[in-house]
Amino acid sequence: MTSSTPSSVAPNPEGQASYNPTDVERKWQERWAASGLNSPDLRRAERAYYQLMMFPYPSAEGLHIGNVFAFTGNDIHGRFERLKGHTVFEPIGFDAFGIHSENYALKVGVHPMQLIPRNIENFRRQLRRVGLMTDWTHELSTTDPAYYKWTQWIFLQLLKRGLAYKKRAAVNWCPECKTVVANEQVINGECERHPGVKVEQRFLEQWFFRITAYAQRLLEDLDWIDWSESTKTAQRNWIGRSEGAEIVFEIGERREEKGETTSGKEVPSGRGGSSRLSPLSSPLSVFTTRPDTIFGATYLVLAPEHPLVPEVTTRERRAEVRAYADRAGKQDLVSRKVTEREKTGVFTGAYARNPATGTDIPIWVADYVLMEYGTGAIMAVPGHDERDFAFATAFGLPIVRVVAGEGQDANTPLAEAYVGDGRLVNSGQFDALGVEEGKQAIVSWLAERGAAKPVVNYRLHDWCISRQRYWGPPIPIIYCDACGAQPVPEQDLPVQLPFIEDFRPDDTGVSPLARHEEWYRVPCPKCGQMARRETDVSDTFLDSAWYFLRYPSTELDDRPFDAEITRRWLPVDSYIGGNEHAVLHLLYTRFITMVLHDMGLLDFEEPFKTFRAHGLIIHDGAKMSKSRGNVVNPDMYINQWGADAFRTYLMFLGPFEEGGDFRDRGISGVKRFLDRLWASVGEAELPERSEEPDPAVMRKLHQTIKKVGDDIGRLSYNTAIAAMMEYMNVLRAGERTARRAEVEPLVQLVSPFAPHIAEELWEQMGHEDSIFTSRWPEYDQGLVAAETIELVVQVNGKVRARIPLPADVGQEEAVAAAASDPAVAKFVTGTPKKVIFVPGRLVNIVV
RNA sequence: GCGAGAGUGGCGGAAUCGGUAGACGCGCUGGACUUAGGAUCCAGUGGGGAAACCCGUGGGGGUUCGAGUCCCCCCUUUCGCACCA
Repeated sequence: MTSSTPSSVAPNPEGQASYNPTDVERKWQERWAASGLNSPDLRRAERAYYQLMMFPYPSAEGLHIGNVFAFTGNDIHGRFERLKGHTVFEPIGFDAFGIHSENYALKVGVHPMQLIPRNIENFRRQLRRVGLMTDWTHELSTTDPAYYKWTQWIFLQLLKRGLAYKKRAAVNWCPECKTVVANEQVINGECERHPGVKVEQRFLEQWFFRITAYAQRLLEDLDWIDWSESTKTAQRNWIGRSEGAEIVFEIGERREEKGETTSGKEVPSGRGGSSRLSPLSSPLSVFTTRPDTIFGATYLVLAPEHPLVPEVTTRERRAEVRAYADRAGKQDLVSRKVTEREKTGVFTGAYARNPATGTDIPIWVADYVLMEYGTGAIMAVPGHDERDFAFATAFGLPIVRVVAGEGQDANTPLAEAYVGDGRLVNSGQFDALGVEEGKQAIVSWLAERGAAKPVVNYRLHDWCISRQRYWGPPIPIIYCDACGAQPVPEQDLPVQLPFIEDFRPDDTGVSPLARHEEWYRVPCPKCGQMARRETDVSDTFLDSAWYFLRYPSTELDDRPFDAEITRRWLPVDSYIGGNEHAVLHLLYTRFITMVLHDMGLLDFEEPFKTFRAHGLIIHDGAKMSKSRGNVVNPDMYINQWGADAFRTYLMFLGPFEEGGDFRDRGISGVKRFLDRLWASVGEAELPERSEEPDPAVMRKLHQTIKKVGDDIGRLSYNTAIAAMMEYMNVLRAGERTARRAEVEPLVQLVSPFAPHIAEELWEQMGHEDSIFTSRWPEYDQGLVAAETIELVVQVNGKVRARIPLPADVGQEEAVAAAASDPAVAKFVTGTPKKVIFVPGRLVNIVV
């Protein structure tokens, strides 16, 4: 046992001015590891508390200061909960699959199977130095076959439940990278890594998860889960629920050209019965959130990819429409959606009958309508939609006002789209209704004739999980000519990712695994005929969607997670991470949890009881970046100042949930504080100093205990540290030296922030067990309340005096004391008009 | 454009319920100790003014006995999302 080995740490008599963090920190890190202090017995633990931090991607650059900041904030909360009596589980792992690692491996020419273990080892070394309360016996990596076996298993469960399906979908294709690139990697239509190279659109067969089936539940639970409000808002926006209606339009070719509606500014009469439509296709459905404006719908627009486009287009217009659709199809997916782009489009030659007005309105094809939202078709109301207005203006289509706002009427000209509230006009029997009443009335009116129904739409799309890449878990599917797509039997999992030298993607649009026949040729699990494995791998976000379930059960290889352990430890009590994952990771995790819940494998459907987003660290007022040369290397600071000072400074430089500015000079103040703590304990331990504590100091101590505890609870670490510093200033005011009873609880308060020095001082004070097996000090409510106050005296709201008085002074007494103060009396002439008394705080005399 | 934040001394930041603006720290000034100081300790430190006092939380209005905090308008800025009908 380490306690019997001679300590390399110098003793602390005479209150040495400073201590050597290197020795202290090494000593305690070794001791924690040897004693298993941070590895709770997960099967038996009482008062279980799961303290989770988003696991890092193990980059080659090593631990980023942002990681240290986040991990430290997480650790402080975990250590605090432990001192409050919980058994805390604080695991760690590595999110090591994905395009990030793969691209880096390609760049340096090292195989990811060699690179990743190296990076992870470096991360481990750096993380250990930070002094986290990590349970290293439950470490995991998403690249471990023992882990991704269960990632593949989850895929199969979704498949079984009809929540995984395959379809052709558009992707961004960089001809230079010879691979699919994410939307985020497309800049101005060009590849991020190949400026000047236009990204193209390609269509590939891809696997999807039906997350949209859970859209409503994902939205509703946001009302009760205890998460950062900013994160919940981001999720609500991402899910993007809109209520509206689907409206059906009869479509056809025009036979008679009376009552022209496509030229001039004339208002459609609403009685356009003179023309006749000969049907070209089945009726067309559009989605709108503004059914109230249907009397102003003067044309229809289809997305270029809409399946009815060929049917709808008349023979004369066919060539032009096809050319337009082809051009739109080639464009990359990002620049297609730039708002400022000029509107383009082409007339199909066909017309639709407006079910409200009976008028025939032209059908256009334009790329400002997106196939992936709603029905891929819209009714255009240029009078009340900015995009439709711009389009109608560009192509000379009629613009009709059907909503009149304050001070407007049916004839007020429209210089731009009016999107505000108001009353319906030019809308037949619905005139004078408000916008909201109008929506309801018009939808029910149309619904009677089968022309409309209320519909809810979501912006959320199904989750595409296919990646035509190498560095991920192979999707466990086998394609057989006879039997079709077959799931890999569960007992055959994992489908191991093979080691291949040529993991670089090429321009075939399929994964590098598709070049390895020896790997993908396998017998069909159903009929035994030779068949072919799926060569795509799954998205990294699937790896990270369930890792928190695995941590407590890492030693099991026959199931993803143990039911009993899971009941004891989950859902996660406290989850902390960056807001860059506000939507994707955090939404996918919730989705997978709900699915597992519906399968009866989990008794909760929300994975994280509380989630708090931490802030970002900048350096000397600027974002850290390699090109700026201001990237902070944690090793350097830990070498120079010690992990304790580094941790404490990171938590001191700003509010944890907002981040802050790292300035090198700032650390010295925190280091000085720890040195003063060290000196105080040394002095207090001298025999001649073990006097009775000072009651005034004890009062301050109890106030500090309360404040620090409250602050840690709401992650207000910077103010907790400030409070401890303030107490230190009282403790050592003037030439004063601290007494033992005054300083011992302070060591406990400091321990979540600076665990090593706290352990060392705790030991010096004669304790044999770790400080983290002790209990957080209780504060005395009677001492917390101030005995005397400085009553603020205002005259007309201006501070004129501060008078020391007992805290419980009554109004009469307080006012009398105030009035007799010369500085106050000077401003009070005659009888006051009014006197405000706030007990324990102030008196305001109004004259 | 839409959504969510932020704007307070020379700097990082406090002010939890509408009640002392500037806690705590950095930096700076002066002093003590010292062969020495980039160590330690003590005192001071929003601006103006000799003082009494006056002014001060991005700008302008308002509510209130009282506003950094609440309401309206505007400016700047960070981060998301971006033709979602």
